[in-house]
Amino acid sequence: MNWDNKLRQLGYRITPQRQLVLEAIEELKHATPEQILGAVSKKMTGINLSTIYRTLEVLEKVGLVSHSHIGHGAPTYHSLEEETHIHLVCSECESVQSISADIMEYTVRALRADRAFEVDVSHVTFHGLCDKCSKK
Amino acid sequence: MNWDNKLRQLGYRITPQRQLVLEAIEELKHATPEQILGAVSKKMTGINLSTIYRTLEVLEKVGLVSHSHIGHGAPTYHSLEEETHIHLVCSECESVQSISADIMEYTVRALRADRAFEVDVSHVTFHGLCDKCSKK
DNA sequence: CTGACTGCAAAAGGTTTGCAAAAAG
DNA sequence: CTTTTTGCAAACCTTTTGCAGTCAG
Repeated sequence: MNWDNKLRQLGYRITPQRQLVLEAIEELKHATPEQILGAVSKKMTGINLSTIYRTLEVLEKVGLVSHSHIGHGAPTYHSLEEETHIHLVCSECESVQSISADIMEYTVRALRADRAFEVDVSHVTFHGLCDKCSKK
Repeated sequence: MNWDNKLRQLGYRITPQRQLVLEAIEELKHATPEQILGAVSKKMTGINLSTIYRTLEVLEKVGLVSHSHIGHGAPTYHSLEEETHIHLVCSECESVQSISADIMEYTVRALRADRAFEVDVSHVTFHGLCDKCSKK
């Protein structure tokens, strides 16, 4: 299903703001609300940060985007149209890398079997030490 | 090694505030900075929220506590002296459950082998749907 | 038309910082 | 005695909210 129908299906309306936010997320790959505002502002004047927040909430509810907490600060949003991946954040150097969600397969199955818990894999972020920082 | 030596070893000093914050975390199991302030205030008057924050930073640096982002709001801190566990947070009903970190074993090994990335397991939180909410 | 959506401004968290006084080693 | 740590107040950053006007359907 295309993006606008996902919105309509739940009674939401199609607006230029929503379209532009979605495009910005797809273009930026990983973006904070502030960065999205920056990107959207280039194509439309007068858009407000609170609109970004409200839009992200809606887009997340209809399953078009997801967010993860990469740093201590603002969360970053990414499109769900791409292959599901998880984030590896280094606590030392703050670097971020992505890896296929396949690595989570066993864990996901175990949680489903043991607790009937359905993990939202697109939301997963692992913190730890990257290769360079763990050598030290 | 006991808690005070972990601090001294890195050149930090032992203060009543630090001891009380540590005790509060061990007692509360999972607590936000605000909740820790509440607990410590019962035993010592005049303690300030900013002291809690600074103390948590130090305790985390010396490896006595760790935090995870359970909700959208404040992070929750827990002691590292207890058995390592991970958190399962339901996006629907906000419930939180703990489960042994054993479930992560395969993933941890794979990340180590593939990327030389050393996951901080005590920091992991999975979001998703709990058994009750996924039935609906 | 009507209800959903937006911009604006203000409020509400949550966290950090500068500074002088107090306490640890 | 020296250096770290603390309390206090103010600043800061991110997110939420109320409201009136605007726009999508």
